[in-house]
Amino acid sequence: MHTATCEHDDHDHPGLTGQALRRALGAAERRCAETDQRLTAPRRRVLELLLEGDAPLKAYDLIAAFGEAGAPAKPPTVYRALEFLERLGFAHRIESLNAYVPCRLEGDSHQAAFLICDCCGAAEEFEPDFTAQLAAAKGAGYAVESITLEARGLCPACRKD
Amino acid sequence: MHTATCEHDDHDHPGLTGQALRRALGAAERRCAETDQRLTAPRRRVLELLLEGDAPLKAYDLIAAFGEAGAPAKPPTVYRALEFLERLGFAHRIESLNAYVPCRLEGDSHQAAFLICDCCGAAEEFEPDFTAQLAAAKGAGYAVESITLEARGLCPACRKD
DNA sequence: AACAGTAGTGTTATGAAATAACATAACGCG
DNA sequence: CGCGTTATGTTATTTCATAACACTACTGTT
Repeated sequence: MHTATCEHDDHDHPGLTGQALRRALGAAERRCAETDQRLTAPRRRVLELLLEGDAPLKAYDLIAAFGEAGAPAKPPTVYRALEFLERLGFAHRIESLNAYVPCRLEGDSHQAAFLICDCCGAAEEFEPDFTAQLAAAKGAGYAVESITLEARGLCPACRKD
Repeated sequence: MHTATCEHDDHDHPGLTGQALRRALGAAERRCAETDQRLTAPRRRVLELLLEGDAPLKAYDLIAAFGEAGAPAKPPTVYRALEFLERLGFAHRIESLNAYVPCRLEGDSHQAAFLICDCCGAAEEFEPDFTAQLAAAKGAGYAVESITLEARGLCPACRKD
């Protein structure tokens, strides 16, 4: 695992609150209804935590933050919720970070691409264009189900110091 | 972690032996010499195991296989060797598998792309063309250091059953 | 050759991430 | 209602990775 760690919590990502948070959760609710999926309490709670977060969250951060009065969740509760959220395209796992983010894009496709800052830890999702790679896969005879791309480097803010 | 697991050890990847193995190790030795890097015994041993392997190897597989007479290595020995091999571009970590493969391509660039079969576990490295993604990153103001792409699906052989 | 500095290794212990397995509850429907 | 399916709760364990520190081996200098 890389690290350049020069400490910047500033120049943060959004991290939804209040109105916007409720709207996002509502949208998820609706998308679940459309496909007869159930956004149950633990699933909703984990999604809420991800949406509130301003950076990729580790599973055990979620476990710790899950319960109201300092009562943590048990690991399987959170891992199962994450699995569900990933399956529906509401969240992504960032493999090189062992961490999770809410999906910031439209579409529920099983494609994701991230720019990850080695300095401040921010992870920005961007619209992936996998044309070239899908062509390569096709050439090799592979039937691709999902693609993830993770680019590591320095975000604009961290480049400047 | 996904799985479709329909068991196929057939249609395997190469997995070097004898002549070819020695040639690959020799090449690594030479490339180290060029940059004043030392391919020490544990590093060489881990690279050898990776080259011999016909599929991505887990760190603890390497740990177990490391020693001659069933004597396993200690974790840090192998993890340190892997770190070195990755740094020099001799090996790649496949994040979505928690596993390692020897680099099958020329060039020591910090770019890697894999087609991973969810059925047989094979991982095929292919020449990455990240033009589109690098353009996106540039547009976002990121200074990219390294990129990894992992595509999951079914390999040609597994598609047929 | 003696030395100092750096890079690499050995070893013990511990920490972090994820899952297995099984019991219980809630939902959807004939 | 009663049955199958989906989801949750809970305990325990497994798998993956690193911290910390002592020791050794190479490198270049004088």
